[in-house]
Amino acid sequence: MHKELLLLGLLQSGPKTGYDLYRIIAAHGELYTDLKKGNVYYLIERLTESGYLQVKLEAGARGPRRERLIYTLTDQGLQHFTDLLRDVVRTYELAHTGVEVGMVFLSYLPVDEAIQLLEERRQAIIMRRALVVQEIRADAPVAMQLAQDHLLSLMDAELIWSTRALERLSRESEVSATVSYAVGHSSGS
Amino acid sequence: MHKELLLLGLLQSGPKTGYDLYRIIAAHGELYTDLKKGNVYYLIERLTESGYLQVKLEAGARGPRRERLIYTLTDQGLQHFTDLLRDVVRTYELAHTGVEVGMVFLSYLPVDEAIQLLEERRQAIIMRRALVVQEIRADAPVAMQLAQDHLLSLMDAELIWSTRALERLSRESEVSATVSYAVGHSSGS
DNA sequence: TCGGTAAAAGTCAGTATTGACTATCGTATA
DNA sequence: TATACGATAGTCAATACTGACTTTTACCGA
Repeated sequence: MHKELLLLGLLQSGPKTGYDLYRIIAAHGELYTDLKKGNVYYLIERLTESGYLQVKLEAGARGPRRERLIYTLTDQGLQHFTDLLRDVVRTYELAHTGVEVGMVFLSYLPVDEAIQLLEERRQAIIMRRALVVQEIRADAPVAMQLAQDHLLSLMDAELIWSTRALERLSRESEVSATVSYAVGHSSGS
Repeated sequence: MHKELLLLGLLQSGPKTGYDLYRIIAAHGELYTDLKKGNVYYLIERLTESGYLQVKLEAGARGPRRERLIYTLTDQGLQHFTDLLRDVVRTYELAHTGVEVGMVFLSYLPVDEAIQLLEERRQAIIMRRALVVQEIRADAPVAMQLAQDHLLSLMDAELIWSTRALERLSRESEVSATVSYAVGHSSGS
């Protein structure tokens, strides 16, 4: 749903080709959403069939496939845009990345390896966060800032959680190390 | 990927039917992942074709379709499970729910409505969080606790962010209200 | 003991998404 | 000047996922 919203939203600033849309989204990296080229074309075709977009054939342009298809927002499309916008802002959907599943089965790995893997994860988060921070322009409009703030909030939460998880696991592995130490040296009863 | 992991993981505690798997996942609500029935059947069939599961036809059982298909983890499946488990824990994937897109285009709505919608969102988060908390058993194994903690961390981050966003928008709307007040009463230069 | 409802166990047609492929043009460089 | 390369612009077959449908059985109340 938010993918359609994104496409309609980008078309508010004037007609564009599918490739234009793709490039804009890709250029913003993580900020917007994950939307592959093939999917962009699929979605704008569907939006067109639903009457939300209008296609025109721009003949004799530069570039390959000399005739490019240019998409324009219709009045219906504008209406649909605000409908979707309201829905997206209003409703909260939690996204599952799969760590929860990983945690549930974590005991199938030796504790030391689990700690090692979580540490790798922590590093990955830190690097991803840095990438997002890099892309932030201080002069961005408030709307953009809210979006960036959201992204960073989630990443920070992930970071803090992973730190806490590591602490817990470390305590656990220390305990078991102590136990085996005790067992090893008190030899029986 | 984590969906396959979940299925393989659940099969560690013994052979099960597709429906069993579905029920277990559904019973845990938000905790695991979003996995529809149709998708469960699709995935276990694929896992079977890849040699990770073995099917047996349990004939003459009670229940409808008297012959149920029972799936068992193979040795390859066990290997694949740990491979996936490592991958899932190690790699960080950020999940896009679409709020970012909503925020980017928020200025297309009147500020008052934006505030109203974000407030609805905040309420939705609070209720979802309560649902998750409800399902928490204090006697759950550490692994489960880590998973629950992760979920709650993300929800809390979402909550804090939305509160902050609302504050920002409110300040903004106050400013514009003051401006229109000033304009309304000073009637021209 | 009959009818209605809910749970068990799946199937399947359709939708959404991906990844890999093709083809054209501008341009820098050997 | 030929050519290799990257950006433009898109197509399409394959995969992943959904939602609505079906059938059988158990059980409950009238």
